[in-house]
Amino acid sequence: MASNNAQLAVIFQQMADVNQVTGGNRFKTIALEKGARVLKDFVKDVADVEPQDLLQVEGIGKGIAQKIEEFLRTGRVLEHQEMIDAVPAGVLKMLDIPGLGPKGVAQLWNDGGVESIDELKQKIEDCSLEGLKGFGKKKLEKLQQSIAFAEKAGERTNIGFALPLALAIIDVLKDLPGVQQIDYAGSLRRGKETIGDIDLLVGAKEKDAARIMDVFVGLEMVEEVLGHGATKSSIRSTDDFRNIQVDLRVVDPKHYGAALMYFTGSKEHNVKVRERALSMGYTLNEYALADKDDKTKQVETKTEQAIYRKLGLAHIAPELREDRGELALAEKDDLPDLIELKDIKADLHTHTTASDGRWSIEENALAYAARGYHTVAITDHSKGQVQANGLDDKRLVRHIEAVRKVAKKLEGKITVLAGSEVDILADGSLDYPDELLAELDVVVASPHAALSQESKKATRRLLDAIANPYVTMIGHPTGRLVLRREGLSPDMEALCKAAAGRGIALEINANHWRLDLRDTHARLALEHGVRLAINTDAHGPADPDQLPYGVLTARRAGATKNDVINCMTAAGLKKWLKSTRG
DNA sequence: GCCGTTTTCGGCCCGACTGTTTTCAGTCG
Repeated sequence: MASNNAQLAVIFQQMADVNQVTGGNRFKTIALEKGARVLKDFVKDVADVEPQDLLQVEGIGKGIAQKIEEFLRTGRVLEHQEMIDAVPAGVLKMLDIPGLGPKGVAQLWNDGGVESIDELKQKIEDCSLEGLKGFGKKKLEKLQQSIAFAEKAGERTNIGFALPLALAIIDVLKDLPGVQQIDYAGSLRRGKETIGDIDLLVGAKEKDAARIMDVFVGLEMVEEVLGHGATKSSIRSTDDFRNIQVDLRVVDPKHYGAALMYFTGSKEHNVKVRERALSMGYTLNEYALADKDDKTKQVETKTEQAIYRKLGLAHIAPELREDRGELALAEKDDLPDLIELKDIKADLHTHTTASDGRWSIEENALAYAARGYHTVAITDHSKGQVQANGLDDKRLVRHIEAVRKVAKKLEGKITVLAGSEVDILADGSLDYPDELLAELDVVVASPHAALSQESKKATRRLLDAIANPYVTMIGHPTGRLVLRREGLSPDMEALCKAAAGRGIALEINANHWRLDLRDTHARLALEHGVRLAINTDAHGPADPDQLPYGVLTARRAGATKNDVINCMTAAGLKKWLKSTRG
């Protein structure tokens, strides 16, 4: 069951959506969205907060506080239910189509009679929307493309939604009697950025399996039971958990290693491993590595390590099991010693209330100090990000002073660096003059607008940014959003070469919507000797928790801690930052 | 709906881009 905070966040977001489409006061929309965000980030359960203290929280006023109170008392918010009853769910879904906003959705619904994305597709195809005000030929073509892109993304979901669900389920199942081992397998274990369904594996004796299955299908986050058998059950999670399919398999502990290997995949990796097994006189399936001619002679079954070892291979981390040359490296015992979460000691891309963040400089820095980091860089938006309250030149000067002041105060606790996430404008120029950039310790240059630029232009644009002598790294270089926006497609090879030449870093933005660089790009960067940065782009207290997704992406790229500037010592990082300034 | 008051209602962010509406509205960031 989702927490009160999470449920209320969904409620307020839905109210904001309905308010938009029905043409309600747009500031009410903003307030509701803010309320939803605040609740999502809120560290305490609202049920444990005194009503008068709730009102002290920024973004929560009388109206929202009242609804929270109503929800805690009755389990629902009446106004919310009335609102969602007034608008078909399919209409709200259309808000997800890039390029289509509330006005367009309302127009399509009211004057075009469109009530879902499917109907929209249909009506574009049979031209029955011709003459609809605001929807000319080009606009409709663009919408068609947006829809097609979203569809190609299919039923997959971000790792940022799948991993918390998997962990929540494991947290319940792991303590059941008879559960000896439990893991998530599949693409989730391999750390892919999107997940089709979640595969859970439990090691338990046959006599305990039925009870484990019963608990699984009866979990609070279950919306629908798709199957309920002796060794395999499937469920679909509730809306709060994104309707993700979760499969649970129970295997005898003695076969756990073989099963985990089998269900972790990838399929391509498994094929290569099985081929190798065959060539060595073995056969490999989900139960065992066995003698090829007599399958009852099981050689190894219990652990992945033992199976790999028997095949003359070093243990291959799940993130590398994509048939990208990992077997050859494992054979030579030449696999990279992959970076781990605990190696990260600095975050070099974070925001504060100076632009669009939700915490002050000091709150931000103290949170990172509490995590044991030695350094954090404050990198608020530049003036081009007007919607994000980006800082103009004068405000930046004052902001730098404010950061320096906090840095001084926290000396000895954590190093606080003054930085900026400066916009790379469409023409490749930066949003601040060089004289100003020179005042900063860290310059994260990122593209935010004009993200459908053609490839050549995008390459030129990013190369120009890399060439700027004050740039420390390129932030989320393509601007893609996982399953939502394609972003720029620059010549990554050219960018990597240029970044290597300048000795600056390319960022893996760890936010699960971005993961940009993506794994393949990061791999390319490493091949060119480019240092990576893994930053969370944190805007508030919950955001540093996005870090695992960035680290998983780096691991998939084969990165070691030596490849990532966030793993350097404080002194090493200082020296490296200096080196980027020639 | 939130906030901050010159306490009880007015302000709440705005520039670039795109497509289309020939003078601007919608969307994005």
